[in-house]
Amino acid sequence: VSISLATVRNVQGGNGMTAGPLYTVTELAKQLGMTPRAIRFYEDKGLITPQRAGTTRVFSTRDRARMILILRGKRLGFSLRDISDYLSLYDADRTQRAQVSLLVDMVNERMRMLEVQLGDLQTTLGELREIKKLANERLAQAS
Amino acid sequence: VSISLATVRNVQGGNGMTAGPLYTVTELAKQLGMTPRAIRFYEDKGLITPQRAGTTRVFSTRDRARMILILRGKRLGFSLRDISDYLSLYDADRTQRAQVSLLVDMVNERMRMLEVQLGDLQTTLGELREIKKLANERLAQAS
DNA sequence: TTGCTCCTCACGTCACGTGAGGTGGC
DNA sequence: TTGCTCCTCACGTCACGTGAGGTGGC
Repeated sequence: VSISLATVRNVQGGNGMTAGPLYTVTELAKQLGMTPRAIRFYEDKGLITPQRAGTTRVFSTRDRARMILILRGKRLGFSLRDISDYLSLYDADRTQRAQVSLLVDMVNERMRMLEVQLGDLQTTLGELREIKKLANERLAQAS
Repeated sequence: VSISLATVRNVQGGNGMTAGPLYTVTELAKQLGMTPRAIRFYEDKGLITPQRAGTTRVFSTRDRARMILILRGKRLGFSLRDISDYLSLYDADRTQRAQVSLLVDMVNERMRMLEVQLGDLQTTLGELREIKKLANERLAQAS
């Protein structure tokens, strides 16, 4: 039984049950500026569960939206586990109250960490400037 | 043949060839605020090569100084490979000219990366503040 | 038959943490 | 004999990158 993606796309256009375009891993990856490997990895971690056409992954617009959310979380520096916890609350609660509440907690903690990082980074930059100065003096002296 | 560290320490005090105190992995680790595992790992990567008393590692003050240099590099965000490259130049050149020159290059590149990181970090903090605002509004609205 | 895409292992990367299982000296 | 320290594997962590080897549809 061979079920090509083309076949799926056609069936899809025909029955009207699930609307919108469909994508393969590579297509979706290219669109979102990531690698197919990363998408497969996220699936392995349970972050997204695309349908299958035989063995080939088929992504809907819903999947696409979810991937964008995942990427947003990553950009903000959250771990895949954090993102996974957050996303799994979406299906649980109708009002999304728990989800929004978790989001606030996560964001607060992340901000605290980033403030610390910012301080460290400034300190490090200062030290590097000093080292550079000393090294340059030494090079000038030796010549 | 059993060669205890105590034995080594005594011999050491006696012949005068190599001066200064000696340390075991755990002692050195405690002194420098790191884990013995980390030290063993660095040895595995060729960053330090302590002597051995049988199978037990024996660290000299020279080794200790080298470990402090390694830790300094780490604090400044350099990879172990970078640090290794830098340290290996010490034995090569008498004038240390190549070493200091490499240091300047490394520091410059690191500073460039940190400037970028600093910008990203500010952007991220801004986005997080916005998300937090929206989420809090939503929570207030729902109640 | 050739190309192109998709798939599943599975090892490699980076800097260690964390047991497991065993040895030596007081 | 009990404790304490030291040692060597070797798997686990985190987020993928990178082949290897194979399949399906035009």
